[in-house]
Amino acid sequence: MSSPNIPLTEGICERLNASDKEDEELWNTTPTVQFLSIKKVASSGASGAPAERHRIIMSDGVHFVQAMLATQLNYMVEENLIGKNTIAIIERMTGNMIQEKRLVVILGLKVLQREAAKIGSPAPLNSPPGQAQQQVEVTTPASTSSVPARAPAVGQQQRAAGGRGPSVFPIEALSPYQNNWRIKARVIQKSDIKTYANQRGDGKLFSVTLMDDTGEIKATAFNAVVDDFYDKLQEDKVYFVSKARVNLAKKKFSTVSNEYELSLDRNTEIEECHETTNLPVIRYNFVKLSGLEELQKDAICDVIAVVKEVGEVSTITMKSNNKPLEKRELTLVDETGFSVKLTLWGKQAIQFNATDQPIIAFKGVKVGDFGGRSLGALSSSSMSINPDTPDAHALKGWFIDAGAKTSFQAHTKAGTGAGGGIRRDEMRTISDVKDAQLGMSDKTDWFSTRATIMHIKADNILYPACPSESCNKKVVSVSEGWRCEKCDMVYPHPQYRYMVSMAVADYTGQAWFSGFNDVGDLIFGMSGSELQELRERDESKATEVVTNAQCHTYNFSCKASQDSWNDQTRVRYGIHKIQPLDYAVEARAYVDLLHSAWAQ
DNA sequence: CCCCCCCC
Repeated sequence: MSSPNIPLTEGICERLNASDKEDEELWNTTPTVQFLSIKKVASSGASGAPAERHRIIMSDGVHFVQAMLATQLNYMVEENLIGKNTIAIIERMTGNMIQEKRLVVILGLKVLQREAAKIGSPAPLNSPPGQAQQQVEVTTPASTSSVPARAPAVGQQQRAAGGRGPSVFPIEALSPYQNNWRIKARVIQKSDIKTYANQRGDGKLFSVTLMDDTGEIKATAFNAVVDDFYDKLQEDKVYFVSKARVNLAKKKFSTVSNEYELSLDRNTEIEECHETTNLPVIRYNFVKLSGLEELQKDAICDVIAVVKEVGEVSTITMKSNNKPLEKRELTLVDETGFSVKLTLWGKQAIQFNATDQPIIAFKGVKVGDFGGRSLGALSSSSMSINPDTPDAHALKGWFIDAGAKTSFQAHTKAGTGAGGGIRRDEMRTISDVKDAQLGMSDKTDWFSTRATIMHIKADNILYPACPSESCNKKVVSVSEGWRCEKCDMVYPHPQYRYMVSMAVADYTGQAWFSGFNDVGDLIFGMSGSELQELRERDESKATEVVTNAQCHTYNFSCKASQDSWNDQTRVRYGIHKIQPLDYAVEARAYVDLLHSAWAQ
């Protein structure tokens, strides 16, 4: 039992309980607390997919209060990074008054201890005496400081509706069941005006992404409303927005993380916010350039990097409609030593004019796989040049000190090169590989598959190879030792290397794969020379090693190519890379699949 | 009410 010596922040629950929205000093503290429970909260009966929210009871060892986890931290619950009795520093939080109740939202946290013993006997605040001890595990009673995730009470008058009162509504709490709200949000992205023509008629539209400290939401205006608001709404400015319709978002078409989106109509009121404090700041969740290979193709991510090179604008012809489209490629680098190309399209390409290697932060760019890994801006991506943030200054410092002189590594092609993972998006079943006739054309096809080794051809898995660096040619036994034709040398001993032929199967079929030395090293757990030595010393032990390598499942990256032998043409599947399964990664991939647009 | 995000 690890009894923690981490002190919780004394009195923080009492302070939160008594706080008001304007208590900036309080909202800027970073208290250490213990989570007594984390509970999933269903949204209030929406007809569509409910927003998943988590309510956390947090304790300072004496009292507890209730808080909501901002949805961008949901992954911490999903990946089990936090749970009951976790001790954490709340790095960022905010409080809002909704319907006269206080809503504490946790925006950022750092885990100090995932599992700890419960500290003290925390009691609720303002609750009838005598109940304190039992209530820790259950939903906090209504008499405490908190409110449900989605404040209900349609028809109940909202104080915020009129003047510039303290009660600005958090974006996270918007729902169709809410009227009389008013948000204070920054426009982090504004689209061009788009015109369309379809069976339902024609029209025009534009959209913005609005953001506050609790979340983001997309807002769209159509037709006449475009004229009302297109010029008024400007990127990076902050506005009060009210009286827009809240609709269920069509998640398939949106990268904005919200269950809902706004439709701006003729009744919508938008007023620029001229306040100078307490303004929402754009939030990023940066991925290092080295980390891009961990992401799937088509994933949306945020990056911060140095613009090493700016390409010229060029024009491509779209395949779909033969129309021309401008593009510009930026070469981004960061302190991980990786570089990646990012493509801007259309107006974004033409208007880009930053020179002299600025720092650039992108929110919501799409991961591609051209040349290993690439990035593409979407119309919904936002970009900030030389942002005044610690991240940006650190990166600038690094670039001036060392980065400018560094040579950078590009992401190499799928599955190739050092550290390259096996790409999930190209995973195929064995019957699919055969049905698609991979390798049956003149070119080489690449694929990845997850399969189990059913059988290994035990004969000829080893050959005596030239021991000189990266020669690997077969050597022949001569009277003085082992002769390599290529190197024209005779060596006292060969280095034994693997050449393995194996039958693999998945739930759809089976195939023969062949692999070289690195494959043998991995599946047998010893080098070729070690296995050869074992074979000479104890033949049955060596056989056992081979037998034990069977019935294990791996992720394979393979090349399928044609091979002619004895006048017969057949397809050979060469193992390019083999990886033991990481069950956490596999499980997460399935979770992602379930959450993907494909599964909805 | 759009829903494309493109090319090598």
